[in-house]
Amino acid sequence: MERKEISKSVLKRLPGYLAYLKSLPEGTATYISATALANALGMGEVQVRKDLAMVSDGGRPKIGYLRERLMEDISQFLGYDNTTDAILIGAGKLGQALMGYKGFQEYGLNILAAFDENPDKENPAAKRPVYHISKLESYCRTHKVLMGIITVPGEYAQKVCDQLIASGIKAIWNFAPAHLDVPAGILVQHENMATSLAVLSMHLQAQMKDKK
Amino acid sequence: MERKEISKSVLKRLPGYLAYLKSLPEGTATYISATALANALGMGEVQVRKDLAMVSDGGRPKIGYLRERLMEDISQFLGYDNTTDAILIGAGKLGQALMGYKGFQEYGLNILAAFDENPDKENPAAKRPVYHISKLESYCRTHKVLMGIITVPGEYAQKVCDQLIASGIKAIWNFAPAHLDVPAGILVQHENMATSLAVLSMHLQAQMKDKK
DNA sequence: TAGATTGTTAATCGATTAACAATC
DNA sequence: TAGATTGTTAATCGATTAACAATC
Repeated sequence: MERKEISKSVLKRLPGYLAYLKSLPEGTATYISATALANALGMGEVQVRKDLAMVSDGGRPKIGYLRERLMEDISQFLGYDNTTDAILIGAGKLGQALMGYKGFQEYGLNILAAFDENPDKENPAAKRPVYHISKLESYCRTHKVLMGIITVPGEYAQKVCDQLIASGIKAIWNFAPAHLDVPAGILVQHENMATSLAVLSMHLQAQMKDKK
Repeated sequence: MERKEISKSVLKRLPGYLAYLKSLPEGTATYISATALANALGMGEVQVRKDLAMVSDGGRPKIGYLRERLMEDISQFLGYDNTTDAILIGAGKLGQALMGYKGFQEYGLNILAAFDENPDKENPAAKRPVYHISKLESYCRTHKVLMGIITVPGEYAQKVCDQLIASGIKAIWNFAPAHLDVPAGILVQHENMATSLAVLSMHLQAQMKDKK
């Protein structure tokens, strides 16, 4: 496979393919066609084929793609093989939910620790250590952490964000409902609940209108 | 404003404008220009203007948009005024985090209750009732609930989804890492952690490569 | 071979950006 | 008025889809 520049749209669809492939039962045929994938996921087959072409050495006409191999290729492409260490700021309910979510390991994400203003107050059942926010920078430096997850209330998000950047963080996953100002070279991925909700309520509004 | 068909891309940006407008301190000037908004959010000013034109009666040249009015227009357009009732399936950590998240009220979302296989086992501190999953359909019918939120492990997601549809649900917010098959007319909004993570790790991979 | 499936090249579609006229 | 800002019309860009040739 020639490594071309990959577009964000393609990148966002890849995890979906992988998840579906993984969900197939053990006994499934060794090969899977783009057509089959497309049908299962309700997508166009040309699009699936083009996407797969970005990450795979290619399938075989009439047969399809070697399933195991395809899963490996996507995993590798997405960097699920080499784990990424991350730290999390804000050990509230959402923060704990994320820390406790086992699925992240599959994606190569490893949440090392959490930081909070009140580390003691939080649930002591947490599997990962919760430190005071003042320890943030030294921890990130010594553990060479590059990814930070923000799960604090919106009003503290920018402050926390600045602290993360000062600690050498290069990628930020933001769950706080707030826009973050960052210098160039830092990527912010906004997990935007409000956005999803907007799409959903618009659909419901349209439904209601149709009923009338 | 003439109500034109709105594209999903525009729709997704609207909550961002609203959030920023709300975040402005009380004393701020009564008018705000698209230029100012664009700069604050790091967007193109033409795009902002076009987006606002979809929801607003229009700003005044040289002056901008009446701030209060603009906020109202966006809120109304997004349906944040009339609350939407929803129920949630899966009262685990994530489910509880969502139930406890006050921000949703601002978005007009009201999570009435949660359903789970083991309603008793869960945190009794929950503000909302947690019922056994068998109560789902009758509850949805009597309360005329149209939106369901799925926060169960991936392997149960499709089953839960089918139950929701059988209960009259029209819009599904899916936090489970699983593809859902639904009939036409039902909207599934997939809150895709894996997708966001893919974008983030790709950024980090690119960073590492640059360093070398 | 015949036919299913792949991968590529061209056409379409939609969304973003640029240029410009209108307005207060 | 002059200039900032709006809204619109045209140009560009990117992504999706369609058509087709290649392959096993």
